[in-house]
Amino acid sequence: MSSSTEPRRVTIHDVARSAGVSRQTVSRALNDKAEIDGSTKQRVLDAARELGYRPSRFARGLVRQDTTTIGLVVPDLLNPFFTEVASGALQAARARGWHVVVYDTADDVEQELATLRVIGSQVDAVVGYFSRSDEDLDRFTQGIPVVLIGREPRTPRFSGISIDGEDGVREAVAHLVERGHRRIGMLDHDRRPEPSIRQTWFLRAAAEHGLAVAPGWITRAAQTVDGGGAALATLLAAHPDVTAVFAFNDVIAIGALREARRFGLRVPDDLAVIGFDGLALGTLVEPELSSVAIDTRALGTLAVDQAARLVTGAAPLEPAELIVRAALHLRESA
Amino acid sequence: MSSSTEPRRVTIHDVARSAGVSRQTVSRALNDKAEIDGSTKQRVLDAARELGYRPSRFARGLVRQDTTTIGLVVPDLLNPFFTEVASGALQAARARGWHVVVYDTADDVEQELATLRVIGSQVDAVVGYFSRSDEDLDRFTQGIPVVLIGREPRTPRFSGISIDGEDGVREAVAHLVERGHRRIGMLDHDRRPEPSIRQTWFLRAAAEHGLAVAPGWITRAAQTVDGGGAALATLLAAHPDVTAVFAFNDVIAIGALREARRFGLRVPDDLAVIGFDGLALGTLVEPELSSVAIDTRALGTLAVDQAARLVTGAAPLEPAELIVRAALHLRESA
DNA sequence: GGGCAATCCGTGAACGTTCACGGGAGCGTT
DNA sequence: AACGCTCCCGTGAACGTTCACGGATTGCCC
Repeated sequence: MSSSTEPRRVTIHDVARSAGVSRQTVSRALNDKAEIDGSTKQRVLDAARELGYRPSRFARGLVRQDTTTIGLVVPDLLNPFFTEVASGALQAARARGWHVVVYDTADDVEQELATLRVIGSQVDAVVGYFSRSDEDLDRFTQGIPVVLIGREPRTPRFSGISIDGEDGVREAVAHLVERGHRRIGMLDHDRRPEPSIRQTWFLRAAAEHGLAVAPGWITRAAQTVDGGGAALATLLAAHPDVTAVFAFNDVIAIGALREARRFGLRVPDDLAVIGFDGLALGTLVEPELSSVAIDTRALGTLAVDQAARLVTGAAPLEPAELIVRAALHLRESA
Repeated sequence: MSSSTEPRRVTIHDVARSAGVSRQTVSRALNDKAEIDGSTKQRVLDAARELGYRPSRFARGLVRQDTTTIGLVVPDLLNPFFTEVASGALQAARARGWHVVVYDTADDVEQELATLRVIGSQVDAVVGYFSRSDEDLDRFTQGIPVVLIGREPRTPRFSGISIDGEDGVREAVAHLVERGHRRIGMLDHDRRPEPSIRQTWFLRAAAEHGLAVAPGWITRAAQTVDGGGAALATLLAAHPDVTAVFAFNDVIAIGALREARRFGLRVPDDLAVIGFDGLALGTLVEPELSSVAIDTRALGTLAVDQAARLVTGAAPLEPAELIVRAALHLRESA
């Protein structure tokens, strides 16, 4: 009502003046410190409330350097995989009393870039998923610690939490072979032109079993449920004799499951499906999804753990400790 | 190697000295400002990189008050409902260039309390879910704007985004009645001793159709898939003649779906199921879940919108604008 | 009544950055 | 030669809080 110009922030000085004490006494009252009389403390608290005072986190952070904040970058929080990773990261951060500011880049290069531009000046370390090159990341992140998840950094500038699913995929293929499957297709992702490492593991395991995998049996899928369904439709249209599919991840696999149902195929009798990731979501679908499972939340916690070491200057985790291994979780779909 | 005591932060002063310029020139170089020669700019940038300098976000935030940060508090990020809300909140914040600090209280009163204690001094506004009383919230949040989601605040101190599902529930009951159902049970939540507002809507709608709902037809369920399954098992064990159930939310409903399948019941023929929330997850299960759907992401965006108005001092949204309405989304399960 | 804790409170300094302002060097114009 | 303009660059101040220190008052004991 009164001030028509600038609202001007209520500072600790205003509270002090209003309560008839000094800044320091106000600080003491607000931070539950000793060396203050009970009655004056109450008087200060009342004055603070009266004036609507709230301390500036910047001024406070400037003088006492205790609060640390990390940035978590995910391409799509609605994707249950990233949700689980985020959940793990939040838990690990909470255990340290750290704060986590989350950025959802919506799978968009521009938004990722925009995030990178601001994140360097907002947090003490960055953790998450990036599509840009190591050089670009280095350019924008202003030298703060960065931990890449699910990706091997090519420069020592960064740490990375990587996934070793080779044994798990081998288990999966072995299981399918044991059940008599000879024509196994794969639904790979479609993000990058080159085949995924998971496809490499798949082909390697197939070769070990003397299985031929025709190029046409491998289809690319967008990383959504619909994408998985569409990819399976494409695959089956061209190669109806395929009896089993291994999917790049569970989201794609679940799409395949749904598509198979719409096709009138019975899973696992007519078509066996195995996913990757081991999402909790896999137990909700019908039939329950078999999957080469990793501890998704561990991806988040490990990343934060490593970030913590880099921030505090402690000895970083060894490369061998930064690997999350996969194992086959057999359920109904295969 | 060299410093064994305190690492002491590299400041803008160090860079200035190393580059042989003043602080201000360093600041100009780093912030892409004018009034600086190209060669000196490069020299400063090199020096900064050499020394591993990175600006203090606190010092910077202190002097230019541009960055705003809000806190988002959810009970469980792994619950897809809260994931969707969070996703909406992140999007709305990004649209404003705001940062979002996410806190997962793990459905625990102690962790919620711990979050409340620190959040007031970390963010400019708070948005999310809380189980504590308005008085407690007021005590801890230091007078900063707070927007409660899915809950009507009892004091004008807070804003709230509320859900009006009465019409939607009425639609759902009408649909069930039309399909010949006369004995409809409900799986309510078990968080609070009193019946949920959704139960009230349900009973009201049932009464409008002249339907009697025996007290035993209403069972409480933990807000997990397993909880929903267990609740349905309890309900059917006591009242096998119930032919349809309305669930407090989709997560519980999906648990019921799964339990029904294990029971050998066919949905919707033997048992019709209708959930609440309209989660994307509902389209992945078999059969697809019918639900009294709300725009879950709008809950998050609306909350952030309102927080933005409260922070900037703009006119807050009217109570009527803070309501998200529900509508029946019919799919396979009913 | 002097000394001595104990208790409470206030003053300068510091945290690290940006803003507002002023000033010097170089060049061209009158 | 004086003036003005452009292009760079530097200096004090300010942002709002806490820390380290010192001082004042009170009460108690010998």
